[in-house]
Formats: sequence, structure tokens, C-alpha cells
Amino acid sequence: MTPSELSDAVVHALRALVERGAVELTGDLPASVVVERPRNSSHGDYATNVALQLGKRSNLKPPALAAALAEELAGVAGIASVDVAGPGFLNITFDAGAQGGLAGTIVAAGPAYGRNETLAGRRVNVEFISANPTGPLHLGHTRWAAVGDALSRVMEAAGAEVTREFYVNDRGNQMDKFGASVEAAAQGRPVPEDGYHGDYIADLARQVVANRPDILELPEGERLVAFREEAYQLQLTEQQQHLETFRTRFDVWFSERGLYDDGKVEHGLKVLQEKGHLFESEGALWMRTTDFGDDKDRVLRRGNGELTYFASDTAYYVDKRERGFDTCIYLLGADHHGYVGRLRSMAACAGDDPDQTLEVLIGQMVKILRGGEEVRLSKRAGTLVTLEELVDLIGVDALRYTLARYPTDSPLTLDVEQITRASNDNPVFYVQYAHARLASILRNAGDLGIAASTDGFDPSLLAHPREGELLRALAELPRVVAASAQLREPHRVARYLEETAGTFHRFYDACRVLPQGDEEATDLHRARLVLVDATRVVFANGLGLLGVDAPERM
RNA sequence: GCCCCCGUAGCUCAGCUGGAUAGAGCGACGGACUUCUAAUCCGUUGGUCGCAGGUUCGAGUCCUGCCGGGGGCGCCA
Repeated sequence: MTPSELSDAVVHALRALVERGAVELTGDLPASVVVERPRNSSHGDYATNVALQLGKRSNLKPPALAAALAEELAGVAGIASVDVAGPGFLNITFDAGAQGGLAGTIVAAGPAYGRNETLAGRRVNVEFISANPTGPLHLGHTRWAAVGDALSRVMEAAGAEVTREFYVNDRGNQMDKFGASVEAAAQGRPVPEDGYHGDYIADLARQVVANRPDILELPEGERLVAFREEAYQLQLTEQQQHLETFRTRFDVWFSERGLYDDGKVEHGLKVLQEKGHLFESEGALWMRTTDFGDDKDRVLRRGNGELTYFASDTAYYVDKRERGFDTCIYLLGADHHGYVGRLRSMAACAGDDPDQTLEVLIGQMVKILRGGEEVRLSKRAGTLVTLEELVDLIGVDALRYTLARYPTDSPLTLDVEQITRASNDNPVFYVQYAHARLASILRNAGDLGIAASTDGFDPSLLAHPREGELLRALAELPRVVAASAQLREPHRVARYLEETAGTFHRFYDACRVLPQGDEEATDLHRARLVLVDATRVVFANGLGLLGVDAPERM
């Protein structure tokens, strides 16, 4: 019996009581009932507070309602006992072995286990990183790469249709400054004070000149543009390569310039115009975002005729909606939180309900410690530690996992020594090790000629307490995926895997899986092997949701 | 001044969208390898959940106010 089956059984029991007139309820029956794993094992395998929740709507007080439900549930196959405790909790204990069938179900489902339909039919755009193509990706971008990609995977697993999108800020005067910086470096002149610094500028200059030996001969105006464009392509390509190395792939690289070239900015403004939220004042074009709670109105076109960054963002949003996305998720750094209010107001000006169509996740700062001291500077970038350096220092798996295991709204500190250490205090190794151990058992079973076959295995043999704990842990994966997706909190997957790794290791400690010495393989061995295979599937799928390898050996 | 985030064990942090006696890892101390990976497991130690009110059967979780830390508030991008 799984949690959802148990939930159904509770609803069924409730319905029976109501139909029989034993219980009166105002309002409808709940569609589902929350069953949770109690912290304290003396509270049974599962507990539900349904009687407390329905107390106000029922003619019975919670303890009496709970007692009636307990009696009704006691006859359900697989349930050993139901106790009423405290103010009206139902503590449910399964028959030993009644959960074993789940192991076979998981093995049969394989990579599909954990997937669900919670977000089925939702078209979601997840935009993250969206860096300027004027330099290497750094620490903050790296957090978004790990979290954005994991979030996308989790939402896909929950049934959503997800597009991962990177908005390339390739327009505006920072691009000109970038081009001028590279050009200056190529000419052997110092980079302008307000330009881009760092060794990478000189590297780019060398590459640009190598690719286009004639470039220095061009007249100044053309030369600056040529440097800007060449360096832009090189830098963008480098970002793409580094993200590829980091296993973060985007479906769409969306150029800000493209918005202009394709007339999407004018189109976006037209849409807003029709909605009646634009006005002109002091020679500028404004959006009246204060209509929807922003603290001030925002300029779209300046007095000098130039369109603002906000105009691009507006057009971009309109374009996303016209491409059919129900939900547009933005992952932004804490330094951009001031932007949230105007984004939401803008969506409202475009005729949407921002609560439905636009979500912003704000990520707090990341610090990195090495040898007990904060690492800030990157030689190459001139400013912050880069993605490339982090991958070299920490490795893709440990880096992705560590960045994804914290809620985004808490600041986090990466301790290089800790997360590269192969020991118990390093969660990524702890979890990967569990998978490697499982794979090892399955390998050994193969050598012994014992197959983890799901047909004909006897689930009721999995009656050891540690087996029950492990099965209940495995049963959680679909709920964890659903909650992570709905709450946009992929870190829950990591925390779940850590907890489940502990549960597995305790099972391993107590339950011998394979025959020893000359022992013949028994049905218990075979049943445990199915459980091991199921556990391996859970780790493989869970790590997959985080984009972290599930190693066969360590 | 206004807005956002954070405050939980000595340290780093969880806390399942309001549940029962608040958890994990590290640290410290003590145990477990002739057997499937000891990168593991078991035990002990450790808390006025920043403070004060409120909501209710029940609050670390929700509301209000305060204290402390971080960040943000351009016709910049």
C-alpha cells in the first residue's frame, strides 16, 4: 500500500460513514487526505490529522470522528492497526510485508518512477542566468544554472512542458563599452576607465585579431563595431561551452537585439497601448505601473527617443505569452528584487493576472570559502570567481548538488574543502555512495547468477522493520517531486535523497541481501534484491532530477 | 524613509506549504569490519526556534510591533 492508496482508503472510509449516516458533514468530502510519516515510530507507519481538520464541519468532535474512522479502516486489507491518539490523530500501522509490492512497482516503472501529473498541461518558461555577453559567467550565475536546470527537470517530472531560456543582453551601451575595451587591448592601449577589465579582455583581443587580421586596418567607427561583434560572439560561445560542461542546456537563447530586429518591441508597446496603460509626459513614453501597485510609473522611451531596458523586458514578456506560455518564471539575483514590483505591474498592464502568469524567484548571495577564507577575486575575470574556475576547483557533480540543495532565498556558503571531501559530512558523496553501493550489490548478484526479477518475487517477505522504513522512504519520491515542482523548490529533492540514503544504509547494515559462502539463494534473498534494485532506481531518478551523476562505482 | 531576504544545537543548515517529545551533518566522547563498498552504521553530548504580543484544539511555521544582520530603491544595464 502506498501513501496515495492509503489516502484513498481514508476518503473511502469517510464516505462510507457519511453515506451510512454515522457521520454528518457540512460541505463536500475532501478529494484527498494528507497522510504523513510520523517522526516518532510509535505513532505508526503513517498518520493523518483528517479528523482534526474536519472537526468543525462534523457533528462529531475530532476524537469521536477519529474513532469512527479507525473502526472503518481496521478492516482494510494491508492495515494491521489503527489507533486514535492525542486530540484526534489517526495512527496507522501496516501489516508487515504489506508494502513490499511497491518494490516491484518501482523496478517496473524504472526511470518513470517519481514522475506525476501534478503540472500536466502547463506550459512553463523558465528564464535563468540571462547574463550580459561581456564577460565570463561567475558564481552567482552558477547558482542559477544549477537551480534553474534542476527546477526545470523537476517541473518536467511533474508533467509540465518546460522551456529553458537564456536572455542575452546584447544591446545597450554596455556592449559598446565591452567592444571598446577589447579594441583598446588589441591596440595596446589601456582599457577605458569605465570599460571592462580583467585578463580575459586581452585574451579576447588576441582571438579577435587572429580571426580577422584585417580588423586593425578598418576606420575607427567600423573597427569598434567589428571588435564588439567579434568579441560578443566569442564570449557568448564561451558561456555556452561552459554551461554545456556544467550540463546546463537551454532550449532558447533569446537575443535582446532580436526583439528589435523582429519588430517585437514596437509590437509589445502596441499591445500595451491598446490596454490603455501608456501615456506621454515630458517628452517620454511611460507605463502607468502605479495602476497595479508599483511605487512609481516607469519610462519606456526616453526623451531622447531611446527605448529603455524596461521596454525590452515588457516586449519580451509579451512575446513569451504570445508563444503560449502559461507561466513565466524568472530567476533573479537579490540585487534585482527591486525589479519584481514593476515586472508584476507590467504583466498586469498587459492584461494578465501576475499571480497566475509571472513568478519571480529571488536568489540570495553565494560566498565561497577556501582554506577558511573567502575567495572573491578571479584573475581572469578581474572581478568574481568564474563558473569555469568553480568547475575546476569543485567538479560538476559536487558543485551542482551543493548549489541545488539549499532554498534559493537563503544565502549560502560553499566550503571548497568540505564539498570536495569524500566523507560523511559531504552530502553529495553520501548520496552518490549509496547509489554505488546499490549498484555493487546488483553486480555481485549478477556474478552469482541471481536475478532481481519482479515476477514471482514474494513481497510479503520484506517484513523486517528496516525494510518497511526503506519502502516507506521510496514511496515518498512522487510526493517529493510534486511538492518540489509546485513550490518551485528543487532543494527538496536533495534533502529527500540524503534522508533516504541514511535509511538505505541502515537497511544495509541490518539486512543481508545476498547469500554468503555456499548458501543457496532463497526467496528472501531474491525479494531483497528487488528492493535493492528499486532503491537504486530511486537514487538514479532523484540524482537525475538534480543533473548529478549516479555512479556505478566509487 | 520605503521594500525584500535572513535570525533554529558550539559550527553549517533542514523543518514535508499549522500537528504529537523541534531534526540532520559536522564538532566532542564511546562503540561496531573473518561476510554484499567502514566514503558505512550504533550510542552519548548538545535548544528560552532573536524578543514581545496576537490568531486556535494546536505556532519554528500565519498576523502585528520591536531588535540584530544582509540586500535593494535612476529617463543605468
